[in-house]
Amino acid sequence: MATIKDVAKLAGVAISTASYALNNSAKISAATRKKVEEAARSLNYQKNGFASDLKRTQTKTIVLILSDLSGPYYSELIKGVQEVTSANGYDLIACSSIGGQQSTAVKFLKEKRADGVVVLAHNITDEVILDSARPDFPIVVLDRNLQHDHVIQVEVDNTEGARMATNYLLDRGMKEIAYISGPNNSHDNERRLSGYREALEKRHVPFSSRLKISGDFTRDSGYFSTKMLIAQQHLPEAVFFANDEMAIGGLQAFAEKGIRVPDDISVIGFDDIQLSEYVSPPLTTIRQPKYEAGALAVHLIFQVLAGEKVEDHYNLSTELIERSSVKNHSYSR
Amino acid sequence: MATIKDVAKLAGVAISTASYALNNSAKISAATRKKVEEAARSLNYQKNGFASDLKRTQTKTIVLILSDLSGPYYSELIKGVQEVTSANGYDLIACSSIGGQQSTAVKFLKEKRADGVVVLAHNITDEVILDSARPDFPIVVLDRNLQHDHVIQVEVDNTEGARMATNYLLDRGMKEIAYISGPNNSHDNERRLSGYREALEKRHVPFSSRLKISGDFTRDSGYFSTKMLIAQQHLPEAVFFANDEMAIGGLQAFAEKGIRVPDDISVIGFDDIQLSEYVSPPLTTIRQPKYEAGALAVHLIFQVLAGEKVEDHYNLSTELIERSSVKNHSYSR
DNA sequence: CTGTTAGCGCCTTCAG
DNA sequence: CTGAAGGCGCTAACAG
Repeated sequence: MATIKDVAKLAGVAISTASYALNNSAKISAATRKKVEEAARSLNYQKNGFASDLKRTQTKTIVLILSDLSGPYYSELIKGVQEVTSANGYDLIACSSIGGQQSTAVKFLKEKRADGVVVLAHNITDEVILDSARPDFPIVVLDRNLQHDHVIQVEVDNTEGARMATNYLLDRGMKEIAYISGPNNSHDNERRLSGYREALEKRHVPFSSRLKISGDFTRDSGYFSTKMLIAQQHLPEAVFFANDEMAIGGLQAFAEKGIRVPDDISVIGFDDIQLSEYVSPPLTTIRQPKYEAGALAVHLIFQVLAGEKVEDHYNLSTELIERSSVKNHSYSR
Repeated sequence: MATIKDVAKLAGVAISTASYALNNSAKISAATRKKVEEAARSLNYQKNGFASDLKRTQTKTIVLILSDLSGPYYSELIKGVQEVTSANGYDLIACSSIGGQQSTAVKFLKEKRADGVVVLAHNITDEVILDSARPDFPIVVLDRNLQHDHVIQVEVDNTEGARMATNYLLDRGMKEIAYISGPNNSHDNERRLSGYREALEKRHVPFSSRLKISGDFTRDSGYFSTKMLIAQQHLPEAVFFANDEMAIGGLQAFAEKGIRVPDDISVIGFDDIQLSEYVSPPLTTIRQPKYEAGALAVHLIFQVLAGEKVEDHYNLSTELIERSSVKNHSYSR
């Protein structure tokens, strides 16, 4: 690998001159620049990115941490992140947090290999984030509640969304509503559960722990939870799945048992993933403003990078998407 | 940010001692090591990744270049890449090639910011790849044909897949088969088209350019191409979409016009993306061994990193997935 | 406009 | 086992 030294030597100039020329500094004559450029080309010179990062102390990149690169992303969210990042002339790289403390993600966080990071990976511990947060290193978390001076929290209003979902069912006369939950350690799940319980309570419908079944946000867990539900003697009138993936698994379980949705039972999901529109029946669900969340996250990073003050908590609201998985027998109201 | 120097000073040892201690070198006494570790902790020391990369010249990371981080990936492929990478103790990062020559992707390629790279991004030019290829920098391309000593090509057998698709239709007595193509500059598309033409030719079915409509692999283009097809007076018996995304767009166009699939027209896709199973009707398509392709790609990278010799071209075969979008009126054969 | 020079933070011989 | 010193490749004052 040729270094800038070689280029300078070949071009017959000083190293700094070569560096300036290669970095399009204004203070180099066209002739010298050309000479340097030719030397560089002929040596097939490529600068060593690490060396220049080391000097610059600025990477011009922001990293997005995902729990699984191949996972069912919120691709809209990523798009938001991506667009805002590149609109600001920054690079975006994504890395996965698989592997716990040894993961690439943790390395990026701890070693500050980027100018800012957005986290959407439940398997990154709060501790790592807290450890890494520093005044000049903005971290925005999209998936948890974290109080710290230098971490910013962007959250969609899960509680309100769950309340909407539950009320929608309640409004249609259903009272027995099962809740298939996400993993217990999930902040999102916890908020959704409390939205569900609040809505029930407000209408004086008792919460029954028999109707709360634990899943883990995967399609399979939705499938098996639903099987369990079916195995109980008595089917509820509706089921609220804490996310769409599980709802889709649930739909499959119902289909296999010949239970018709929404005629025999209503189902509602949460997230509005792409698939939801295509399953049968199309899933009624709560949409999260995913693009907005991603875009806002990066926006905030740039604001703090620019030395501006920002809030440490943002709340985005959800929307109910009405499709065909909920039976409509609301006659009056 | 505390540096190793600060740690050494606080621990009352030399810098090198601190470095050794922190890197678990054998030649440090337990007592000293403990002292150093404590100093590091109390200073909240984090090593500067760039500086150490600069020295080490090895990054222990491989990068996956995607045309669009939020795009409809082949998540199976990514999973293959991810698993093999982490099984080898390497980090994986993904970056997008949006932005052409200024993209993060190009930077990674040219500046050798990783030990190896796998490319799945049609918008990266061959030239950039060729420029970056070096004996010690394995690049494997999954989406193009590229002859170069230091780039490895893994490819699924698009031609054979397209041939299978076409024959499947032909076998069912259909002769008028439209082909909705991908972008002209796509290598995959080109191979699929030629598989289609070969199959036709072999059965002495004339190729009609009227039946070849240009799309660009997006759902929208499938939708609009199909509209164009419908607008022509006479509907063919079947249409072969060069990928599933377009087929799904096509299905929608047919549905809007009240044209029933497969009763009025048969459709077949290519890729077998996740959605294909869920659309209505479920799409018959050609599955690519995506996980295998991704896993193989990274495998090969590690082989060359280990100094082993590898082929420069690998071909993976496809499989026909029979679902319900093709009418079955094959009586005999 | 160009060359000299001093580090960026870390790792690693090489002597003690 | 430890300390001093050199250097990875590049950038950015600072002088000419």
